[in-house]
Amino acid sequence: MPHTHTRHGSSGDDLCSTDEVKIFKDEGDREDDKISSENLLVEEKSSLIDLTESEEKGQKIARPDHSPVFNKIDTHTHSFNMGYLVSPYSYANGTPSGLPVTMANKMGLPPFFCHNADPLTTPPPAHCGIPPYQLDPKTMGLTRPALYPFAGGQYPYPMLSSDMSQVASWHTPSVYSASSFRTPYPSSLPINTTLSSDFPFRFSPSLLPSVHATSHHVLNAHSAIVGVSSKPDCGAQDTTTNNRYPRNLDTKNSSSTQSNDSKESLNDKKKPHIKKPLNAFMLYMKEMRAKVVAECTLKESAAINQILGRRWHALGREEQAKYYELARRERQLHMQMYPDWSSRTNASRGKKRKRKQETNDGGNNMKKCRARFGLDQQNQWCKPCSPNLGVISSVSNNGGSVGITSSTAVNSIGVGMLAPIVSGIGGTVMLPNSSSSSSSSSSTSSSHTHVQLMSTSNGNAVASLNGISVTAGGGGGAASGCLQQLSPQAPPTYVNL
DNA sequence: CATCCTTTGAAGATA
DNA sequence: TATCTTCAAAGGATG
Repeated sequence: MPHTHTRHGSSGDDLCSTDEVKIFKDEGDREDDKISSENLLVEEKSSLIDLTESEEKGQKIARPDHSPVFNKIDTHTHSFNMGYLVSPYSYANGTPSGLPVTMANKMGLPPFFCHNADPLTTPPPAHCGIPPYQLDPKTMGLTRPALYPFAGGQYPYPMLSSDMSQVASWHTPSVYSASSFRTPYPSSLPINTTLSSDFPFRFSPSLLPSVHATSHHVLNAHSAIVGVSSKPDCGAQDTTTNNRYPRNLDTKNSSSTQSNDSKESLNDKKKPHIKKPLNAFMLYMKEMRAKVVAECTLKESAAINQILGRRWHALGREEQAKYYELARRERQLHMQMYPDWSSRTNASRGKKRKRKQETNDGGNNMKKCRARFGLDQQNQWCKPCSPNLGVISSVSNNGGSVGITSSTAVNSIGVGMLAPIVSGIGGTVMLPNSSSSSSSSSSTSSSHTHVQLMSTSNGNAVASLNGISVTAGGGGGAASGCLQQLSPQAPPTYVNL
């Protein structure tokens, strides 16, 4: 699509925004009970949602649970929580922008758009977990001017060499302060079912099934039913109820009563579009967008959404639980109102069929990243890297940080390709094999190399690649990968850590 | 005017 | 089963 190609192609700087490290927990590696992150780990979220989910299941709702945060990972809470090994969310240097002061200065960055500096002092999005994160370069105006401060093609990281001492020092614990980690969730989080009444609920109380007694305040908001206009949200809402899910829409009847295909197709066109229920994050965005917009000078939603993504990760567990609960109710209500509806219905509408996966043009976005390396959409980190990357040359453990470098890890501006950060030793770092570099379209995990991160009894860090281990002495600590593409021309690949 | 961008999560489709 | 894809919201930007 012209849009994407022109933007991505010309800029060439498909530097994925700083992404996150996905660490695969090593089952057998039952470290101590060091729960390292204050962030919402996957299992934490799982426990967070367990209550509401089980409730949902208990309601005979047969829909399979695909939620990555629901009941998926819940069994190894006491081994290490490898979700966010290092909190990407705290910046001890206090730089308002979340960038190191030096970098911010270098880049001529203001403390950023938000006067209260909140967005960038709050956590980066899940995929932007590594260091001095920034808003996505594209959103930041690599191809679009002005609105977003980062200069095109500039990688807002401190210059790195492959020298791990530098790398390690970059990721000093002071930057990713363990002390600032969120405390782990309690095993059972009380879900507050009495949600704030000013939350932008989308259901009218009158439309709520009686079983949802607690949903009496679920109201107001947006109709899930929209017309077929190009701007479905505008003017297509049920103005009488202002509900997203007006009950008077009987999709079953509307389709079954049609006697022939033409009528059906016509009916389909007239049939109001039933939107998907909003997920937790969407609900959060809906509530917080105005606030962020008011606080910031930004207007573009893409940038706002990046900020909201960070705030989302910065949310406390209770806060997130609130939105998960809301989302669960939305789904429940949606299912009750439109038992025959499925997301497939909307998917087949064709209208937004557009976003066909672009070719491997180095497009830079998380969806590609996830798609390519199978990152699911939970809080798993993925990172941009060079397609030529694949050789781990060293691992270091300096002052609590574990670092891994790659021999090929130097890009055109001399930045070390693989910057470390992985807190809590253990787990697996997955890197693309060097062989994958020649295959521009490698798409499966078969082309990956697993790097084991381990700790020894004396506190050393060990990275093991293809049976070859590299040990670094020192304390335990944090490390993670930050892979940067080899050159602006090289299509980035993404690494699942 | 249609689509992109950008985020996370949900869910269906596909391999 | 794992992975991939699309769509939810939002509104300025872009072709």
